[in-house]
Amino acid sequence: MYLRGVMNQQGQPGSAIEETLRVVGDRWSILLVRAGLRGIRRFDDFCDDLGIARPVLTERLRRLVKFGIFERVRYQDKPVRYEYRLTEAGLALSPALVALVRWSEEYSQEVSSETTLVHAPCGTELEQAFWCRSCQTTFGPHAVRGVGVNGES
Amino acid sequence: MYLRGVMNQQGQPGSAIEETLRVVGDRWSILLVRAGLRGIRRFDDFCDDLGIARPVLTERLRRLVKFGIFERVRYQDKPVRYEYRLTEAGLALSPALVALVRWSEEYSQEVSSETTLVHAPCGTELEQAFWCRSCQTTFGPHAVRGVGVNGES
DNA sequence: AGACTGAGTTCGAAATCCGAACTCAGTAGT
DNA sequence: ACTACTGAGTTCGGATTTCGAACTCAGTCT
Repeated sequence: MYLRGVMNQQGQPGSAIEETLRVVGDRWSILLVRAGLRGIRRFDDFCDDLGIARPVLTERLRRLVKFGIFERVRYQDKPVRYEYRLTEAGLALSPALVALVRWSEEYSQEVSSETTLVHAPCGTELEQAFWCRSCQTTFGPHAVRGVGVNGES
Repeated sequence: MYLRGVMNQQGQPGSAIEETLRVVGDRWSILLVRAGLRGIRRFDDFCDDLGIARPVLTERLRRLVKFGIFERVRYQDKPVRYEYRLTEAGLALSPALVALVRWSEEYSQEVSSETTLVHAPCGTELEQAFWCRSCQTTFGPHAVRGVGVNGES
C-alpha cells in the first residue's frame, strides 16, 4: 500500500496535498496553468480561450497569484495594464499536467484525443516514470513509498 | 512552447484533458483516488477520512464509477453492501497524484509536509521524469512536444 | 466626438456544497 | 421480542459558488 504516510485525518490542518488541492483542485486552475504554458498571459485571452466566466477568472488568478503560481506583471504604463505569467512554481506543475494529459489520452472516453505527447528529438510517444538518482533507474508507482522527513514509515 | 497542439477553443467539445478535468477536477475526486490507493473502500471510511459531506460523496463516487475510475463491488450479501475499488484506470492516475504530491512537498507554503516520497528499495527521494523507450533516456518537460495523432505540429 | 481596448466589477439567477437528521435492511445482544 | 447498532445511502434547508450578460474606467485611435 504505497502512499502510506501521506495520511490525513478529518479536521487536521490537512496534508500538503490537501492544501495544494484547495488551490489548484478545481475545474479551472489546472487549465489556466496549461494555458499559461501555451503562452497565454492576458486576461481576455484566458477568458476567450477557456470560456471561463470573468468573475471566476478574476478570483482564480488572484488566488493563483497569492499562492505563487502566477505573477501579475505590469507590461504597459500609458493605460496601465497587467498580465499573468507563470512563476517557476507554476512551471513546476507541468509534470502533473503532463500526467493528466497522458491519462486523458489513454482513458478518457467521451472525447478521443487528437494529439499526443512525444519526446521532441525523436517523436516517440513518451512514458512517464520515476527516476532514482542513486540507483540510476526508472521505476513504476509500485516502488514508491512515503516516509517521514527524517524517519521510517 | 510545448503542449502546443493540445489546444482548445471555447464552445468546442473540449480537448481530452478538459473532459478529464470535468471528472477529476474538483477538490474531492483526486483525494478520493488517493484514499483508494491507501486502501480505503467503504462509504463511511471515505466519509470519515476526508471529512466530505455524504451527499457530495454519493455524487462523486457515482461519477467516478461512471467514468471507470472506481467500480462498485458487492462484497456482502446478507445485508447487501457495496464498496468502491479503484479500477486499472483509477490506478493509472497515480503518476498525476504523485506529481501533485511532489509539487506540494516542494512548493506548498501553508503546511510544511512531514513525509516525502521515496524509491522503496533504496530510500532515495524520487524524481519524476519522462522516459523515451526508443532513445532509452529520461528527459524533462522541455523536450516534450504535442503532435497530431498521425501528423506533425 | 465616438468607437475601441483591456482589465476588471456588479448584478440576479442557477447550480453546488454543506451538516444534521433521517431511512432502510439486516445483525447482535438481552 | 425489543433495543441498539451497522453501513450505505437519501432528504432537508441554508450558505456558498458559479454563471452569463452588462457595466465601468482609463486611455488610445480615427
